[in-house]
Amino acid sequence: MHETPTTDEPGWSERQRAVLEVVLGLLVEQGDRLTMTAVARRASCSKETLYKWFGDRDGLLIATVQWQAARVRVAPLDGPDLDLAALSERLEEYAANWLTVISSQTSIALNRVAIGQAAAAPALGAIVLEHGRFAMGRRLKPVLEAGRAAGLLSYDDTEAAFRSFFGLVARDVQIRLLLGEALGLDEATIRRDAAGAASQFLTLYGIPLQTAGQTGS
Amino acid sequence: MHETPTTDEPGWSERQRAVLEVVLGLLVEQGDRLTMTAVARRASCSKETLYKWFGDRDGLLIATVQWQAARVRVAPLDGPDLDLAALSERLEEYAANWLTVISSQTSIALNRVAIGQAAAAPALGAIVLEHGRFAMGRRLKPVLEAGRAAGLLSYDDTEAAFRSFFGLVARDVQIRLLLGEALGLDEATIRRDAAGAASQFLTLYGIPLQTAGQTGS
DNA sequence: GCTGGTGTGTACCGTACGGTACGGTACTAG
DNA sequence: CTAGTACCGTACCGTACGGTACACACCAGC
Repeated sequence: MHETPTTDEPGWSERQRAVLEVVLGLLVEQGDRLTMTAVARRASCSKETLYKWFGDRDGLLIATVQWQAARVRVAPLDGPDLDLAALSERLEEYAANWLTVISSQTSIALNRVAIGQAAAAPALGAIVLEHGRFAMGRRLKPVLEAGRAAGLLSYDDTEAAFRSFFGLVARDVQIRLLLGEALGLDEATIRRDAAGAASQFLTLYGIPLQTAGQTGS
Repeated sequence: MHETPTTDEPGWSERQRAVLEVVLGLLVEQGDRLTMTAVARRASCSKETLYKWFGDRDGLLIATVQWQAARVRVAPLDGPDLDLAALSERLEEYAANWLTVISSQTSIALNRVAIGQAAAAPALGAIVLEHGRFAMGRRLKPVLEAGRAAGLLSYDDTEAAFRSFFGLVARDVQIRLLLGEALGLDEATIRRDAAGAASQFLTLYGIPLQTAGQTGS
């Protein structure tokens, strides 16, 4: 609905990044009810500057989402190790990382605002999807394919295998968090759930030499 | 934030139900940007009547969610059949039913508005959660426990087993739909995905006589 | 000093929307 | 016929918010 010519630019200035940080904090605190006035006040800048930099309110939100997405680069983690233990370890690490991300306050806030506006302004949702679920797929697939190449995994469709992994990891966690349930996910729970998900995934897609592990509680 | 004394009342009049139907339609069309004026206009009633019946805007939304939740009662489906084929069939049916529900326009719209308001007004989210994910758990758990009692399933924690089933069925479908992706789920795809999820669940939690089915693509 | 550019703070405008008030209409009861 | 009730349609009020305009401060470069 606007030019927002600077939105594609990945490099924001120091001051601008500070503003985006403020937006993120406000988003976490108040959801999508943040106002331009509130942003300007807390960031100690003028509304006129906000509009000059980001075009309009949508541009500001999009810039915030993109900037946040750009800085949560997790470790690349794709390597040619072909040990079953190493594969299992990688999967568990990915699972734990993903659970940590989706249970973070910033992820919850960003997903909420993107979903809330998905009907009217799908741009935000597309960006969140791209830097969330699809980015995770792109990062995990090489691991799965390496596992298959090493004879540790057996499947036809990498995408389908990834989606199963996704389901085993996320289960009902994200939807419950987004809907406002306060299920406290501490480090130990995440670690345990991640291990369970990795184990289950190997049960489903691993080559059946001897069964790796049975379902944890 | 309001009394809304009539909200708990499960029985709405014919006219009131027509109004709720209008709200639902507007929610599907416009997301949470529906206005009381728009509701009144399309429902051919006065705003004053809306406020008289439902208290305020939140009351109207809550009434809509509750009314919609109350009428999507799926078949009970809990019976003492203990055949493996019957159990598998039940699981598949549940999975297909669930996928159909979460991919429906009404479910997407309702979840979106509940999530969008979850930060400010958690009531809606709690209701959606209660009549969605938790209702599904209550309906499926007897089936799982019957399967375990019949020696067809093996697990310790029914809740954990259900959450795995939930993950295998839903995977990334719901979050992608909520974020605005238009992944067309036709009847055949749902049926196939449901069968795959049921098969995978049995692989994970079934008694290992002979392996039931391998992962479909 | 002067000038231009960048940014702050604030006043302001237009509008959209939640909520209320009020007049008018149809129907029922007595 | 009158009174009461329930509702429709609409005008209205207050406010919140997106977006703009303007006055002032600071800081170059010259």
